[in-house]
Amino acid sequence: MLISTRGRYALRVLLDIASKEGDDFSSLKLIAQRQGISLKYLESIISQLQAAGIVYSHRGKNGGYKLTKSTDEILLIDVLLAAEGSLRPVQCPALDNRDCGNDNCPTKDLWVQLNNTIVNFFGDKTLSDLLKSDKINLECYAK
Amino acid sequence: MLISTRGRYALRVLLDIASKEGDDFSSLKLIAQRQGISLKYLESIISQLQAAGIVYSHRGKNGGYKLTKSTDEILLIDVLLAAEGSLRPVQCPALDNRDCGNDNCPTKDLWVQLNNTIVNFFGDKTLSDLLKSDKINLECYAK
DNA sequence: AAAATTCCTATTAAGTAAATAGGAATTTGA
DNA sequence: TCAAATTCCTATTTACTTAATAGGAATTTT
Repeated sequence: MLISTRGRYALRVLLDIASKEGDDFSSLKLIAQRQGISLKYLESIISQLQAAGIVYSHRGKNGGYKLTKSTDEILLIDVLLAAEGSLRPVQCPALDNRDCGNDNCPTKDLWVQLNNTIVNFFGDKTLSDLLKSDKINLECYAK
Repeated sequence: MLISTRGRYALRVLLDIASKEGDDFSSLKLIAQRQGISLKYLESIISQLQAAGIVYSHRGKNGGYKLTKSTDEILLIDVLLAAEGSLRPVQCPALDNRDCGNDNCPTKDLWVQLNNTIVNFFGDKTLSDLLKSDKINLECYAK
């Protein structure tokens, strides 16, 4: 599975924050309740989003999280890389610009191209693209 | 990881068989030795390739495996689906034409498009595409 | 009949993903 | 000032999947 729950949940958290539009910070507790995801798990995920500069936080009462940029400036590739750590689709040293010792490997190019395809797929999409549909239901029913 | 060792090893086995060109069956024992992969593990992988109609076998002494088709007729998508079982990049019911209950999910289209992108990537490539380079070293040095 | 192979079923080992747990630090508002 | 609400930090546990191993049965050739 290329994208695990961390990546999926990260998108849902950000979409949840984005949908709130106000001046207030969105508290994770409420997000967790709305999304039906454990607060503690979300904490560990959003801390990575914060480290990546996608959200910022405010502690204490009335604290929570906000997006650092508008939704059309937040690239999905950045969200997913932050949440997943890596999106490499296959274990091949070439994807990390490392050398496997076989310069004439018949599958190296294939894996590099696949990796590029995936990075490009998420590289030209933003959070706002996910919000464009006129009817949206942020609640996810699938586990 | 979208593609695990099963998928990678499946390709290597098939490329190994393809490179032998003779009338003889390729025995897994020799393939395993050449590729540095456990015989028992390869047995379980190639049995899936056989079930998918990609190779056929002959038992007993001088037995082994052959490709059922020429390399330009063997699609990588079929090899990988056979070896991996599934290539879905994310757990979303829509990828299996199932219903998650949320018709207005903001990420459903994204995942469907990603899935299509991956299927299309492997759907127009064949084993012979991997063998086109003039210099090829079938041995893989990476774990 | 022996050797070499595929075939079948089950089990184990290792690694990763998913979540849980407990409490410290910070901030706000009463 | 203090209690409540929040983020923050570190560690642990649980569940699941991948990867591999094991043993031997069935088949075919020489």
